[in-house]
Amino acid sequence: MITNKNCIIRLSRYKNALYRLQDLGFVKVFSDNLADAVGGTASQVRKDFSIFGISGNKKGGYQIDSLLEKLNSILGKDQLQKVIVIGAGHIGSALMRYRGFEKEGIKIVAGFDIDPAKINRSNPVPVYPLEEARAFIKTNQIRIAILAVPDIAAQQAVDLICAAGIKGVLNFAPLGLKTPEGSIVNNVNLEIELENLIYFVNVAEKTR
Amino acid sequence: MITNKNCIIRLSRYKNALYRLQDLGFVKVFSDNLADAVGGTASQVRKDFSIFGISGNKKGGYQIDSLLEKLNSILGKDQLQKVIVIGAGHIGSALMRYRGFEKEGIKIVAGFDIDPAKINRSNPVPVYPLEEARAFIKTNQIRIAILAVPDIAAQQAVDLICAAGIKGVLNFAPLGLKTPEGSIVNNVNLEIELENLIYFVNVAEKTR
DNA sequence: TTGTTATTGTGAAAAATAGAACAATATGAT
DNA sequence: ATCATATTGTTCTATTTTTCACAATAACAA
Repeated sequence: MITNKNCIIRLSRYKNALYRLQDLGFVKVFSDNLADAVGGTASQVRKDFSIFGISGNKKGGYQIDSLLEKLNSILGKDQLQKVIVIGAGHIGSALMRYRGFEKEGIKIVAGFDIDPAKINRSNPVPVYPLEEARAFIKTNQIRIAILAVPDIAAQQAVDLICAAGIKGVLNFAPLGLKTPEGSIVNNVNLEIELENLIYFVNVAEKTR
Repeated sequence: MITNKNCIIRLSRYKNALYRLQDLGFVKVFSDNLADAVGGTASQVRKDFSIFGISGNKKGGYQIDSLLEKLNSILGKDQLQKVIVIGAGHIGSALMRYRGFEKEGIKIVAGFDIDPAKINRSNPVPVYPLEEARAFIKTNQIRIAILAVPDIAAQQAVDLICAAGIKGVLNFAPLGLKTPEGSIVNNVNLEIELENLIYFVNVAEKTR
């Protein structure tokens, strides 16, 4: 079983690069093309594919369309993924307005907030009171949630949604969350990403 | 020289956890407290510290305040970091309004967009035409930029800002960017993060 | 048909990262 | 003052991840 997050992220990158190549009219691709496109090595591309039993043609590379089919299937993109957003502040509402998810087969179906002023049941993506989240998750069998609430509210919110059936949380709150066995958290922390960038920029500057 | 991104990210997490502990009134901390707080192991905490020459007291743990000083210094948080945002769409403007960076010593000083309708020189974070970016970066010696433009515009925008002196880019566009030697890109790709989450949720579901 | 070449697929080697183990030692108890 | 204990710092070990290297082979040319 594959537990290597970076490997799966690379699969997503390959997939995205393949769509761009396809748009440019390409029909087949070689491992070194993909390596260039995502910034890796050709043997890593082949190794990644080999892990998932994806094979190409000796001297012929890979057919882009069938490769995309396989990657999409691995990545669960053969069915629409319904996602909810907890927290309708700046980040949460930007995410609800963001159109980029649609073309990836990801649909934000609702938002939830504790603040009555944020509720709006007739938005393109409706925003409901947080206390309705539990029922919504169960009724619609939602498995994935984006958490965009202030840090002080984050653990409580996660407890609530995981108890209701959420299995995966994309966490924007800047702190680690405890989840019950069987639920997964991926953290997106912009402050930390920036700090990281600053660190490596500083290091590069010093060692130059 | 440290090239381990995960290690630096852990330092940021330790730092954040330490502030929370400090707020709760704690004065000292042990490696296993920090491990719990960020979800790692105690020996990794100590190993991380040892890499940077941070030492505590046998049986006494670490003084939170001096530990924070050291981490903040390593992470470059002893000076205000000025950052610009390229692209004033949904994500870009949410970032400009986002208050969370301030308490981290990160200040978004300006935004830039190619669309005249987005320009607003009197915003709290002013938005200027993209063609003014070059001069702004040079004049204000900006080193870090957040890139939040449509993918089709991303490579061109990066070329522009790197030529003007940007050394680190936090890239929200969903594709890999080529940068000149000496500049660094960190990618934040929400679609990929969600895909990743979906993959691991699916795997967990299948193997259960 | 035969030979040449380009490219895959994979096993083995290397490098990077994480974890376990434990000696050293500061602290507090008696 | 001595002992017992808790915790660090670090070395050694294990695991994970990446890279290398090359045999296998499909495509193409002569």
